[in-house]
Amino acid sequence: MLQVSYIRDNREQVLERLAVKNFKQPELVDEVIALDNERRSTQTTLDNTSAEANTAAKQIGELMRTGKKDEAEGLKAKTGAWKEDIKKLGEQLSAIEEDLYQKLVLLPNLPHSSVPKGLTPEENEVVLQNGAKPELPENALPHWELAAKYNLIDFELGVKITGAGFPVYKNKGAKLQRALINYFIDEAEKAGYSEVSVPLMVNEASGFGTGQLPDKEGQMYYVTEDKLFLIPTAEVPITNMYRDVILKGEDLPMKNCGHTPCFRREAGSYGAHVRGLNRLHQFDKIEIVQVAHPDKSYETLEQMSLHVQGLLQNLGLPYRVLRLCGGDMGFASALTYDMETWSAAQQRWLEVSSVSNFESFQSNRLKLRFRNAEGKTQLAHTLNGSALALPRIVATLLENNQTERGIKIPEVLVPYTKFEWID
RNA sequence: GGAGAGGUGUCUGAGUGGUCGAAAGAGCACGCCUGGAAAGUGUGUAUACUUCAAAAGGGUAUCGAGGGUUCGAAUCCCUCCCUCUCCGCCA
Repeated sequence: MLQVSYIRDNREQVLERLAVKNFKQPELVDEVIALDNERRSTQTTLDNTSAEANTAAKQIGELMRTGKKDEAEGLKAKTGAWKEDIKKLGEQLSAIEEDLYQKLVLLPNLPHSSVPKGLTPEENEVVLQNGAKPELPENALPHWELAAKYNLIDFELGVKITGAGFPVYKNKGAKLQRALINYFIDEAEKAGYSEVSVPLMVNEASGFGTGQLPDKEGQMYYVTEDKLFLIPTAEVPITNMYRDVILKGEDLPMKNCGHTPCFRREAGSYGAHVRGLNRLHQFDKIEIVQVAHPDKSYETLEQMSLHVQGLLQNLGLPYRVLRLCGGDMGFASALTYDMETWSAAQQRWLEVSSVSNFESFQSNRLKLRFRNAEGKTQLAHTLNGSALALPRIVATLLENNQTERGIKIPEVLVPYTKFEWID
């Protein structure tokens, strides 16, 4: 959520930035400013009326104590009008605030100045590409066939137990999962992230804090009985640890990592792009989250991007880094890098990580602040990224590393898998 | 799930209708004291909105959340949330 005071003071710039995101309702900006003016004048009137009423109430108390009952009664009679005004003004103020809020939450975050204009994923900017695309033999198989051949993943069994998009990992497939999780967590800890293990269900306030609510209800599984959402990403519980928190300036940056399953309804997905591990309702992911000083957050974003790239390099996966264009960015993000690995057997890039700086868009909702050098509270910046999501990593590892003999496990993973080959 | 107790500032904790944004203590910050430290001592120490060119200052709201009673609510009433204790159930 954008800060109203910022919109008020930077109207032109806000409009110009929103255009980069191809925002369709620029008129909302002026509506927000108008409502904010109304809000402030209403509040001033309400405050002044309340002040009068408070003064009178104190006087009545004083008069009662000194035995001047008649005067007290006289004053009491006057308070009726104030009371009515206060009630009316309070209701007006709430209505205006509600209206303002409803419009404010429709405004996406402003994109960073480096964000390219554009509407579609094709217009994302390729920042860099690293690692050679492997040459696979003629008879190379996509990962879903490899998974069947080596008895690693049973998609049918998952359908029986739950439904499509809930695979069962078996044997070395299950062990590979666990190895990747441990490897990613260890690497994150080496980079200074402290591990947390968090709830997989969150309440409404948390969904709101990170921006999944209101709006994206449809993408989360919901437990009606207890009004809880299954997390679509660990970003939600981890970032919400800092909801309603005022950090000390010297505490920044806060760095956390965590492994969780992620649950996504993925309503409307279909076809070859959801084949195998490409798109699942439940998958495992290691998330890295930072709460950073506003002056340092872009430096932090680069560090996080390099961390993710390091993982991909160590795993020997060819990858590229995209700077998302305005039209392809998330609602809450100011700048997003997507990392994609090259799936040789599918001949396509698969997104395996997304690293974003939300600036103060999330922290404004979260009321996540820190005390700055002047001792004043200031909104912190939040960032997060996948490091990494497992299924597509598994998919590319299986596909890119297939040989006559079997699937070669990358060296860095062998201490975790305790085997070198899937055969 | 049932019964009871309770939720007050960074923490402990007082406050059962007015003088309470809130005693006292601890912690923390700054100063004094000291050769240095401890002890002692003094001062300060919530958040948001708003007013003001800014600072200073002022106003309003907030004692788990929301509503109500009242001229006036931390205090009384209602609803919800949470914590603790006991019972029940259970990895």
